[in-house]
Amino acid sequence: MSDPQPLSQTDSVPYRVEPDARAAELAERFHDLPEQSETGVTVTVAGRLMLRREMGRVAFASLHDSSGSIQLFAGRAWTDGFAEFTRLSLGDWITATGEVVTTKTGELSVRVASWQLLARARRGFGDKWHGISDVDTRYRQRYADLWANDGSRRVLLLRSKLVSWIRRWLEDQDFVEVETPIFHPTPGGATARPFTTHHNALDVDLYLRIAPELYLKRLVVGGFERVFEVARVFRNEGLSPRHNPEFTMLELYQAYADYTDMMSITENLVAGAAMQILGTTEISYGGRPLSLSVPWRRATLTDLIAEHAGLTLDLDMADEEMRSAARSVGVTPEPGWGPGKVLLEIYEKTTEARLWGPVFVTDYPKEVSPLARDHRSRAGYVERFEGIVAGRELCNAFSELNDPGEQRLRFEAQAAAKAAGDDEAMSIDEDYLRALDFGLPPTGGLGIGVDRLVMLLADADAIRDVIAFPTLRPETF
RNA sequence: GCGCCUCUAGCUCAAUGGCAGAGCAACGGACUCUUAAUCCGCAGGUUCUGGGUUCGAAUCCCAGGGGGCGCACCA
Repeated sequence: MSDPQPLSQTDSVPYRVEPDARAAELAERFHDLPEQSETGVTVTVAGRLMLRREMGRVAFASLHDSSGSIQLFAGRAWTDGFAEFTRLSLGDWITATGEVVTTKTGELSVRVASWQLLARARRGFGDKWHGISDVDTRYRQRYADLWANDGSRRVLLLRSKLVSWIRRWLEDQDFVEVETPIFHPTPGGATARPFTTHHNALDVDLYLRIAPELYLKRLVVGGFERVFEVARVFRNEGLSPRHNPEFTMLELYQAYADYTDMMSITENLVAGAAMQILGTTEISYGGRPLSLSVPWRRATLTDLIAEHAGLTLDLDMADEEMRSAARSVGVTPEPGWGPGKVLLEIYEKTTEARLWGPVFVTDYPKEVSPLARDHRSRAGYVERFEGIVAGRELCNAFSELNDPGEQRLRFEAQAAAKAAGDDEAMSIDEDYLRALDFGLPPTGGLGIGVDRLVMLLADADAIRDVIAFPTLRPETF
């Protein structure tokens, strides 16, 4: 491939331009003009040249800006620098000024009187019909994917609108957005393997947060009765279509509330977001219909296991009976597992993926929920739920454990598991225990996977589609 | 980490053991109303890499690399 001829205008690229019209606005304003109209309206547009059709002494081009696309209509008779206009490359950024007209076929166009090159596209790009479909190229060269593939851009736009709406919605309910540390001296708030880093001046190892939870609850102790954070969190685990090592959690905490309040917030937030962004709560995911309308079903974990696996289980049954039930469904209990862990494994193996939902799975074993408060009426369980949608966990919430003595016991159990080799178990966070000593009121807490919510609303089957720059193995050049 | 699949021109893809091709993009040209414009012409390759089998390998085998999917882990 030989290089395109240099354009003389590359030497005079402006530092700023002032377009006064956008493609979508023009389409809106002039949508019903008859063929060969002249509006007398002169506009300046700017964007990227995406298609070009040359006809000798006239030429058509599609100019894309962030709002959409508008046709440029250039001709030797009326366009300054017409010869150079026809030598523009697809992908070049230009600005053009001219009258808004329609062509013989009725296509709304800017009849270019003058134009300027803003930036050249020096690299080849995707097939104009197929775009770029190689998944590796799409994620590695997102800058190319985003303008070659309309759908990629739409998903990221949807994400932006979603997060923006969530902020407004929570602020309207007196939730305060806060920012808490990403460097944690003690990783906590979730069971996951953290990334480690090192601070040179302090000469201490720090961990990238796996959850903001413990800091947000410290703020509740400090008097912030309703807080939330849109928190990037980091977990040192494998990559998959549904897992990226860094992802975004919405966590919120509300004083004086319990987990039933969190269910209400969750279903209203998700249904509201769907209404706001898609205009309906009746969506389709992966070709299957899904109703997000309120209220969502609520069912206990043990009832759902009975429903889907035909096993009637409870934590008061004999240990060996529970383990034998696990083996009957293909779960091999490990020696360190207590009955709560075995029960959870049975649920995950037999039930979770079958829950199309949405459904609130309630009442988890205390053993696997070190930060949740004891259930007010079921021994061995805590007041916790996960919201399952399309077979996946969308959120996790509980009535927060606010008793410092009980919290210490839970931490100690976690530390013992860690000492026994569970490198995802929590450590004892003495400062958090000290904070609880000052008094955490009854509090409901909720964490929603923002990426997964975007996937749901965008009907995306891979988390990489909803993250602008997903984690990939570094490229070697 | 394990298993399966995959990698060919800038992009999208053919060629299944017998001369590596097409469309688009690029480059040169024609065309005064196109819509993935059309037409003519020209050029474009470490077939991911390295070995092996074979008269002959994009194709079969081995090893390595990138990616995808599944499992495991998790949200």
